[in-house]
Amino acid sequence: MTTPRPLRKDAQRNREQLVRAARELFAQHGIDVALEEIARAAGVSIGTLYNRFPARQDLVDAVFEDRAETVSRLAEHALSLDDPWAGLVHFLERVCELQAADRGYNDLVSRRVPQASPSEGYQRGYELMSRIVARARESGQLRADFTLEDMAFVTWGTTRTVEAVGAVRPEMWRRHLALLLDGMRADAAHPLPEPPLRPEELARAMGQGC
Amino acid sequence: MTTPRPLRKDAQRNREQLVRAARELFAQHGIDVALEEIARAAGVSIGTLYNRFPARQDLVDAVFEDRAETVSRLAEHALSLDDPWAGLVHFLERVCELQAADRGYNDLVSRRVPQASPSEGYQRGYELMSRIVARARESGQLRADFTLEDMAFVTWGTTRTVEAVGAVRPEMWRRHLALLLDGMRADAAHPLPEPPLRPEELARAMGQGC
DNA sequence: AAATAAGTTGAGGAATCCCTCAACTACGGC
DNA sequence: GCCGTAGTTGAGGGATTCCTCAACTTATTT
Repeated sequence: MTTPRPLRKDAQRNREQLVRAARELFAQHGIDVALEEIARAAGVSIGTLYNRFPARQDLVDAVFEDRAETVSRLAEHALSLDDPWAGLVHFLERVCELQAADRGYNDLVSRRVPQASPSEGYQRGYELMSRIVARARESGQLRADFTLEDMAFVTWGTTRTVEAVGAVRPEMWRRHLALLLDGMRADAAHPLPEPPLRPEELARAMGQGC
Repeated sequence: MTTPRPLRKDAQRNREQLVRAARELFAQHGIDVALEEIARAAGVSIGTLYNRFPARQDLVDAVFEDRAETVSRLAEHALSLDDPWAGLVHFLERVCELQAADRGYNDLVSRRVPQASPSEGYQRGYELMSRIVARARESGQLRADFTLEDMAFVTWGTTRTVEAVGAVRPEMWRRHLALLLDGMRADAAHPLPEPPLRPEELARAMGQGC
C-alpha cells in the first residue's frame, strides 16, 4: 500500500471542478465528450486534466465513484420490501431512472463495466442483486429460469430505448420495462431457447467493451 | 424527372466494387468504417468513392437497398402462416437474425431510419408489419395494448444484446427476444404505465438519429 | 485515330481529438 | 519573506478522418 499524499489546496479545488464539469458534460452529451471541453468547462487547462487523470477512465471512475454505492442502497431497499416481486420491480425501476437521467451513466452501463477489476462496491452490488433475483424466484413470482445475468437484458433494452426516444418521450423506457417484466413473471414463462449467460461470459463481454 | 444517364462501363464496375467492399466492411466493423478503408478494399481511390457517393448516406443506402424488400418478403411469409402468433414470432426472429448477422445493419436499425423520406419499400414494409401486429392482436394471442410502434422495443433490445455479447454468444439475442415475447402474450398482460409511441414520434426520433 | 467527355487519382487542407513537455506559477513549510 | 517543490499552462506534434480539386487517364463517339 502506497501512502496517497494529500493534494495541495489549489490542486484539490481544480480536481473537484474537473469532476463537477465532467459529471455535467457526461450527463448531457454522453461519455465521449472531448477532454478539452471538460477542462474548459472546469476553467482549467488540458494539461491539468491529464495531470490529475492520466487516462480517461480515471475521470470516468471519479465521476461515477458513488454510483456503485447508490445502486447498493437501492438494492438494500428493494430487499427490505415484503413482497419479493415488488422489490425486484422497484429496484429495476430505480436503476433505470438513474440511466434515463444521465446519458453518461447510460453509456457506461451499456458499454462496459466501470472498473474492470471487481471493486468492493460492485462486488457488493452484484451480491445484493443476486439476492433480489433469488428471492423473487423462490417466491414463485419470478420465472424459474431467470438468472442474475438476465438482468442485463433489462438494462440493455431500456438503455437503448432512452437513447432512441429519450428526447421526445423521456419516460418511454417504462413501457419497455413493463413489457419485459410481464415476460419475467413465472406464469408467463414459456421455455427459453438459449441457456443463460454464464457469469464469466458476462464479465468478459462487458470487459471487452461494446 | 431527370434522365439518369448510364454510367461508363469502368465506372459501373467500380461502383459495384465499392458497394461490395462497403457491404463487407459494414457487416464486419459497423457502419462507421473509414471511407478510405472502403475505397482501399474496393481497389479504388478515395476520390472515386466521393465521385460516386457524395455523402456517406448514399453509400449506406446503396448497400442496404435491398433490405426493405427482404423485410417485406419476410413479412409476407409471416402473414401466410395460419397462426397469427406464430407469424409474428417468425417475423421477429427472422428480422433479428438479419441484425445479428450484420453489424452494419444492426447499427442502421438502431440508429436511424435508412431513408428519411418514406420510400416505397419501407412504406410497404410498415404496412405489412402493421397487418402482422393487428392480426396477432385480433386473434387474442398478442396483448391488446401492443402497437406497431412497440415493435421497436424488440429491435432496440435485441440489437443491444447483439452488440454487447454477440462476440461471445452470438445467439443470446434469442433469449432476450423470448423473454420479450412472453411479455407480449395476451395472457401475460398487466397494464402498461406509458402510452404507446405515436407514429410521428417514432419517425421523429429515428429521423433525428441517436 | 482523333476528339471529347467521363471518370480517376492521390496529395493535401481542414477539422478533431489525443497526449506531452519545457517553461512558468504559486502553495506552504521553514 | 524565501525557497523548494507541487502544480499549471498551452502551444504543438501525432493520429485519424473528412472532403476537394487540378492534373491525368480512359471509354466512347464520330
